[in-house]
Amino acid sequence: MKRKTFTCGLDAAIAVMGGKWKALILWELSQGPLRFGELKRSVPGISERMLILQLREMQTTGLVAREVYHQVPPKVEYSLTDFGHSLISVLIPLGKWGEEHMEHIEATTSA
Amino acid sequence: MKRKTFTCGLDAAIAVMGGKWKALILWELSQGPLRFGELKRSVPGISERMLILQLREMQTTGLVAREVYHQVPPKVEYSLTDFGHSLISVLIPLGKWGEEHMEHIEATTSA
DNA sequence: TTCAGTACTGACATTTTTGTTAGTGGAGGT
DNA sequence: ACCTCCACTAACAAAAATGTCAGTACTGAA
Repeated sequence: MKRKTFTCGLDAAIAVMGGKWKALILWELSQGPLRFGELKRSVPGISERMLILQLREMQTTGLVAREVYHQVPPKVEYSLTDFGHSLISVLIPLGKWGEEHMEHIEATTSA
Repeated sequence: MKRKTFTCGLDAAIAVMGGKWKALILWELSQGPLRFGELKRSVPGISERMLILQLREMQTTGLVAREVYHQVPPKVEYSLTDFGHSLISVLIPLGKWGEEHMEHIEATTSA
């Protein structure tokens, strides 16, 4: 996440959705808006810190929208923007590919 | 690259093609087989070490095949396997998405 | 009155990834 | 004789990503 110029579109796409958590978060949000705590529970293993960092980055790239409801148990809802939806639509085939080959991938990636 | 279980297909796919270089290498190889030195020149900025590390990982996951020609300037050719081609076919839409939004991505990803 | 839940933030530590530099050994060019 | 290319490898260093833990201010429930 430190370049300004990309050598190809894949490069740019990965800059936006690469890393350990972003795709997972996008995936959850593609099912509908979620508040912070819900999102945390639906992405198993993520820490609050990581979740916020990733959400912040995705806000600045415009993939995710954040809406605050001024209530007294505070409520903040995250959702995909149109831009986010456009990304998810091309990520779905990749996700299917991963599912189809998951056994093989589990067996061959690292120890 | 240190898990055995994935929460979804995207997760698995990213385990296989995530990181700074793999997608770029896959992209180059999708145009046809290349030898080590050619690959190095066509992926600008990659170091020899990184190139080999990534190639090795992609060999063990079965995306890339390595063929050695026992000649006297040694010649080693890398190519995509069928598995690799199946991955590239779902990565192409992602690459197109990245191209279409590249300006926006360049403008919004980090300093 | 203590505890859980709300959505975070900051300091710090560790892990993972990436990069740098130097070196292998043989052959061909100048 | 010297340099380059070939495809690597090893030791080490730096940078980036991720994780851990504590704490914020408020409210309602036990």
